Amino acid sequence: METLLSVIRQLQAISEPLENALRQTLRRHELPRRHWLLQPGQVSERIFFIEKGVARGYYLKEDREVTSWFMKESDFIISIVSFYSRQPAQEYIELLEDSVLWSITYDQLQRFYDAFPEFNKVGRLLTERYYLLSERRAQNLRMQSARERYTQLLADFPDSCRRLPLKYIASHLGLSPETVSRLRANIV
Amino acid sequence: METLLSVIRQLQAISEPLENALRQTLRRHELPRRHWLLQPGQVSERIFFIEKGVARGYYLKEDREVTSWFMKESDFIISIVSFYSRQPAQEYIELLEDSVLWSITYDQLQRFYDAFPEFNKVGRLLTERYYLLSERRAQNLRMQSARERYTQLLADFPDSCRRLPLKYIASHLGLSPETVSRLRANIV
DNA sequence: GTGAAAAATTGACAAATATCAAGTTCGGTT
DNA sequence: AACCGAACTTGATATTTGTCAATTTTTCAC
Repeated sequence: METLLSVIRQLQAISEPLENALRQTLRRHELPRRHWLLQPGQVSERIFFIEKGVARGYYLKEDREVTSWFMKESDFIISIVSFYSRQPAQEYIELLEDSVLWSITYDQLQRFYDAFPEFNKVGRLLTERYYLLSERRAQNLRMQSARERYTQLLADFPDSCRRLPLKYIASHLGLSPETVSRLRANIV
Repeated sequence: METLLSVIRQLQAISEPLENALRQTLRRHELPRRHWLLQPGQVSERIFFIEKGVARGYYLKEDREVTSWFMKESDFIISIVSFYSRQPAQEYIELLEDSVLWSITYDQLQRFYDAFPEFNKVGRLLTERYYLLSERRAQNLRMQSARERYTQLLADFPDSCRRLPLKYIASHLGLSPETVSRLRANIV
């Protein structure tokens, strides 16, 4: 909880009434590895904050899993499309480790936006931040070699990258598992 | 102007006062090919709507141009990072054809959000839409072969793709110009 | 229009990466 | 602790894509 509040405070000062409302509304989750926060067909109801753990978003393409992103401690987890559009998701969101999360529902979030106008700034800044991350991932795919992409991911996930299953890393980097294995062997 | 208003109306009904305010505020631009809407170091002041024309966003990496996106008629042009963060841009935005654009400044947009609360929905939906497009581009880079990526771009730009300079297409797809030239020759 | 410069094409070859197949290691369950 | 299946590694080979160079085509300024 305190971690989440401090992340929000870095974006926008939190008034006391807002802080109280947040403390009353946020729900804490302890969930095991392999738990799905979202599966295709479900409408994403909650946005999650990761206090502890790692998650990935992925979808199936021709029977293969393709990992769109990883998120780690102090990141937010959201299916942008489903959560905002209120439509059924096409993707999976899966916990890769036993995790502690905090969440708020879509309806609760809208009420926060109405009741605490300054909170809109938080929402907008976070959307922009994740939009930027998405753009950066795309640019990396465009311009960097396999080795550079792998090194970049190591930099983004210094502690947890080694724990991420290799085949998920591979599909995220747009590479075969064999190639990632060889990169890993050459870097050590 | 009417094209822009109809695009907005598809997202959210426009009240008469809002429509009047938009008509008074929006500025029309007729700009030549090769005009830069934004260059590194500048803070992006305006968001543009393309009534006629095509634009691209690109940046330099080790002396090479890398095209992040193309936008065409009925799209919006914005440097997400610079416009929202009010920080100097690192990218270029360039018109690829003689164009007709409509624009509004950052400050004007904020005043619209304040004065016409329903307009926030338009802003949020557009941000989400472009976020989605960005994600889709990234996924295409991850999962599709060179040929599939090229075919996808042809589908996204059915009329204008043939007019886009090949070397820009190549850097956007993460390919060499020679490869795109060969793909083009094989598809016809 | 004409010529110079830029862009696109084509071919030959090199490098990067994928695929397939065979082992090995690892993790989780009993 | 031992087993089973999944995950990972490694090697051999095939395919894709990049690089370099030469040529043709297009573009644009004069």
